[in-house]
Amino acid sequence: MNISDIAKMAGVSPATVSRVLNGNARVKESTRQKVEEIIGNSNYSPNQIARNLSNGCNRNVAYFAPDVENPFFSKILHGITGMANTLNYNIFMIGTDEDPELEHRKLMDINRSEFCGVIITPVAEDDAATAAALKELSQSGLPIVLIDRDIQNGHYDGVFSDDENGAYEAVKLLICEGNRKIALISGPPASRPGRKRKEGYLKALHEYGIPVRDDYIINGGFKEDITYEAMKKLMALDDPPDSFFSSNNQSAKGVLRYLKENHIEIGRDVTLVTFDDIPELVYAGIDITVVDRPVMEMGSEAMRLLDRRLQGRRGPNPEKGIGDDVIQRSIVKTSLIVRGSERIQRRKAKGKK
Amino acid sequence: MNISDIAKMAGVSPATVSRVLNGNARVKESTRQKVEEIIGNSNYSPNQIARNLSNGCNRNVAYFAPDVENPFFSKILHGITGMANTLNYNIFMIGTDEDPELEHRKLMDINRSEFCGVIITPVAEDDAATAAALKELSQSGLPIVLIDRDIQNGHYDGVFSDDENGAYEAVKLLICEGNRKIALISGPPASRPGRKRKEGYLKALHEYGIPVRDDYIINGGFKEDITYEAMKKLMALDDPPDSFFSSNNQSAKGVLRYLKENHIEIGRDVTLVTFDDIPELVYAGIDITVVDRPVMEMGSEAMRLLDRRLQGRRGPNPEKGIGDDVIQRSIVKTSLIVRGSERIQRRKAKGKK
DNA sequence: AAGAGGAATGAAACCGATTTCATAAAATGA
DNA sequence: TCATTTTATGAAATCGGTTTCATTCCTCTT
Repeated sequence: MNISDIAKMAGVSPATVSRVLNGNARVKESTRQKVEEIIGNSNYSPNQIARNLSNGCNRNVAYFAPDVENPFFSKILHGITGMANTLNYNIFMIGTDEDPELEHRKLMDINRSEFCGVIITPVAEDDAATAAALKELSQSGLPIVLIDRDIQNGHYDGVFSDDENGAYEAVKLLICEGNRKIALISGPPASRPGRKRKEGYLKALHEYGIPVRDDYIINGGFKEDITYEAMKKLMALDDPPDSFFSSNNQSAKGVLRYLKENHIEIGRDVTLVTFDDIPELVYAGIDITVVDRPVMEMGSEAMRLLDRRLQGRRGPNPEKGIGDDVIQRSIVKTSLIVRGSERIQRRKAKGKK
Repeated sequence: MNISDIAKMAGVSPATVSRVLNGNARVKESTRQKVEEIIGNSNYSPNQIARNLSNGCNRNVAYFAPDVENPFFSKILHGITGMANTLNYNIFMIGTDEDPELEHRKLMDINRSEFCGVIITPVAEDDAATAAALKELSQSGLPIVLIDRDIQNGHYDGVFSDDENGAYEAVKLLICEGNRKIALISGPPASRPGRKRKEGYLKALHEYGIPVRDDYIINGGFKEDITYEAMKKLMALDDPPDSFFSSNNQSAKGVLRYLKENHIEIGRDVTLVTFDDIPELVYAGIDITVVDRPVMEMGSEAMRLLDRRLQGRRGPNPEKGIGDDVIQRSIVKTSLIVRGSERIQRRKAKGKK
């Protein structure tokens, strides 16, 4: 069942049916009704592939996420698909499993004809292959939108969070609560969030005149297991820290596991604040003070940016689109959810240390 | 840059270029090399849309998930995308937000021309609209693969888990540990997992001659907040239960939150076993005995089933495909991860921690 | 050397839409 | 009423591939 079948049944030409389908052209009211009736009675639906070919465009967006199972990216995905739903895009999901090589390969597979845009959280900020692939896609006319992580020398639209300030506020809170021996479980240095959060940590220390100890700064790689190992090193120091700022949710899990296994108690022995909320812990009765951000919103905003960019491309549409001479960067604000893990409960604790 | 450009540059016809691109046809070695060289030097890549149109097929699969943020579905998604990657399919993600109406609408949007198959965990098993939409898609030739939840009167391929036995083993364990007042936080009755898990619970009680108390069976709807409210009712009974079997991970969160807020301690006051693991709780030092299953595997298996079905469609290919006279149903086994929450620690009660 | 058979290739139809352009029909104006 | 403009519609080109079918070109027999 195709457009000519309908045309025949309605006694008109395919062109006329096409015009009816697309609503815009000028068709006599009586003809329109006849055609619409025929279509209504049939189970015809236009072949989207043929349309895409003819129009030279589509509404398919590829979304690259490094870790499909990380709740952070689930929320992003939720935001993206929600907005895609209202803006009428299709989201194709590509999990890169934190593997730069896989990411690069899948990026090379992206076919301009099949997709109209790419939303990506790159595995690594400094991966030359990925950077080159993105550049090529971009130059061929495919808009790119970054989420959370940046790309070196790439000037793409993107949605980020106010990482530095978020970290700064968190560490400031730790300081204000009297903590001095504050360790930083940092993220990968070659990633925007890793770098910025470290800067926030440093800024807070400087502001309060607390000397920075290099041995208190250790890379947790945004990973649970790496952080777990990092914790071992930290706690083996002659003068170990008693307060921790963890750079993301996975790191926090590593910290928690280490503390748990070594019977170190938050609020009694140490304090902890982390970037990114871990809602499950609340059910577990573990109240961790966290730097939260509107993650789902980051996803929907990315989709919105992409849409604006595409609107701009489809033709100069000053109201809706945006020109290629402007780069869109949205920064979402972080907020501190204070739950008490930043404070040592000296009075209530019976065994003090 | 299209196939005719390449053809011109190589001094051959588009047909020949096409044959080279598709590898299969008989082309003289020297011609093949010439064409391949030209293509290699250009940045040409075939228009996938045009190919799809011409071939009348594509490799796009739509995946419908009711709750994008639920770790269970994240794992499924991970499994699907992983296998899609190796089998060369694109996964188009649709979140239905547990909304039957949205689900139905998006199903109606699925265009036979744009997709070659659907993988879905339907919101409700007994939703007439969704059932009708699936039937229509299926009859129009689109293969459907169900995951975890079933559809009434729909005979589709699917991947499920051994829900009844999983629940049975869990409740049996509770019984063996001496628990007698065992409550069931059930799932929606109109869902296969909800139903089967309840059957497992009943089977265990019957087997051990424990009378079934209707007031101990309450619907948590596979949701955290509903379960939380359900817990209030349960604990308000004259003779409240002291042992809980929760039907899924979200329910377990509801139970945990209630217990936490009311200072009821697992292992001291009550026992708890749940369907589906919640890895985060381990980091929190909460050790819950759970019915686990290879969730990621369920996703990849669904993708595999779909592929086999499509292979069968593309032509009778006895080795790889499967005929339409066979329905494929894969049941993954559950396994009990025993962590101690099923046992009241009478002796050690005060001694430890 | 001629005919047969097979391999290599191109012309053209096709997939199912959209869109331009030309034309027929209707509406308008003088 | 006739010329002019406007509106409605269809024929045909197009998007970028694949595939059938016919043709040409070899190679091999006899």
